[in-house]
Amino acid sequence: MPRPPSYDRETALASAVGLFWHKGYHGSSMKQIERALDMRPGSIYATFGSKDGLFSEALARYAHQAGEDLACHMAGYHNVLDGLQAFLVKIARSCSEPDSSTPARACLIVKTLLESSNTNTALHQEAKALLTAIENAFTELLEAARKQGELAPDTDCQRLARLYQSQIMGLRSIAERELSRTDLEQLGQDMAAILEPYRVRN
Amino acid sequence: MPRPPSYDRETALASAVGLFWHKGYHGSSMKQIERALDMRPGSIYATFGSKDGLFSEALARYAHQAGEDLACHMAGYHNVLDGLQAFLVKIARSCSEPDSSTPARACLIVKTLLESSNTNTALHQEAKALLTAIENAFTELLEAARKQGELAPDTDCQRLARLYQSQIMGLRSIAERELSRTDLEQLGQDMAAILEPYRVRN
DNA sequence: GCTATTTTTGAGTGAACACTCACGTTATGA
DNA sequence: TCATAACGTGAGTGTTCACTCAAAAATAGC
Repeated sequence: MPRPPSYDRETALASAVGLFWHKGYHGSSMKQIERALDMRPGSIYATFGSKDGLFSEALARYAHQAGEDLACHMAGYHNVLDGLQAFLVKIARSCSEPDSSTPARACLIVKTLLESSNTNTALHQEAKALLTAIENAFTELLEAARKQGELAPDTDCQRLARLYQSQIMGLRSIAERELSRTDLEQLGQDMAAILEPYRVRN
Repeated sequence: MPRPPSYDRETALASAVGLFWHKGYHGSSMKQIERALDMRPGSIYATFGSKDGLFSEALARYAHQAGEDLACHMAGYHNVLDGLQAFLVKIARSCSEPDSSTPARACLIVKTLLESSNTNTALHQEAKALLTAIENAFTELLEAARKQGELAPDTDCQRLARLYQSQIMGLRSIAERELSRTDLEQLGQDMAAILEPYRVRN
């Protein structure tokens, strides 16, 4: 007997990711959110509780998508280090010019981390946790690489994972300077080269 | 015959840098600014024109200070690459725990760059310009290193400067994850090691 | 002390903020 | 077909936002 919802939660969340990624947390007003989700305030609050709640779910969705993108990319590589190097170059290319599916060059989680520190503890903690999870994903990949003999047996994989993650953070942040496609791609290659000394040659 | 101003513009700007660095642009309300500068709204607007104007001047002051810090640090090193490597480790140490003189781990210019993209064009352009100037400072340092024989004659110094700048951006951004002092210092060392392959050994 | 000039003050401005809720709408089970 | 229960709506809530301006206060030359 109940009336079924006319809005698809996932579709709405995808739109929210797009807006928040483009404009950031403070830069996205409820008016803009209403327009982006094509929902009236009552429906938004009934579905997501608050602007913070919506942002939180959008951020989680974004991170989940990022994890899937990484897994999907790495599936195409038998050699882990090759895959990680190519991933940096791919990121450099993808954030050369933002489009509708990539509304900003910088990472939404990093934008949130910097914007929420000392102003919104809950959001800051969430961003921290998501980045830790991503670091762990990199650590696992690198440990697999170590087991496959791509890395020296005594390699500190978590430490290397942090170095790798900070490369992505730096790459996508500096991309907001709107460097040329060439400059950004060269930077991606230079970052990929950082992994080279860690590689075990045979 | 005129009444002299009772507020020191430089002192006020220094306080503004502190607040904006800590809380960001959107995170700092005029009420908080009034408290931080110990000035009433009328005086603030008479002196700086607008919140944007104040932020703009604070950002410029921050960048100027950063430039002086870099010059001061490099003065202690005859070898440029040694100095740049030590600078990364010094940054890693300084942003382990923020204090009153360092109210945030991440760089204010980067925070501004990410926060203002697609919301405040003027601020975004200013942040971009300041980062470009810093990149140029690094480029000049590296060109000096090349002339001194520390780098290969065919080294693309601007390209290396961008790699170096993105290291600092990544280091100070990932520091907002509140990693341990040890982890952050190790990361600083790993980033310093990135310069090693570029060094000409003799 | 008086005047001229500038600065400081803070209550007050309209606009934008996140958010609410009474009511109209819609689909389903009986 | 009607009753029911969830859903959608948008004008309206109080609050906070950046900002203004008329009046008070304060100095320096005369």
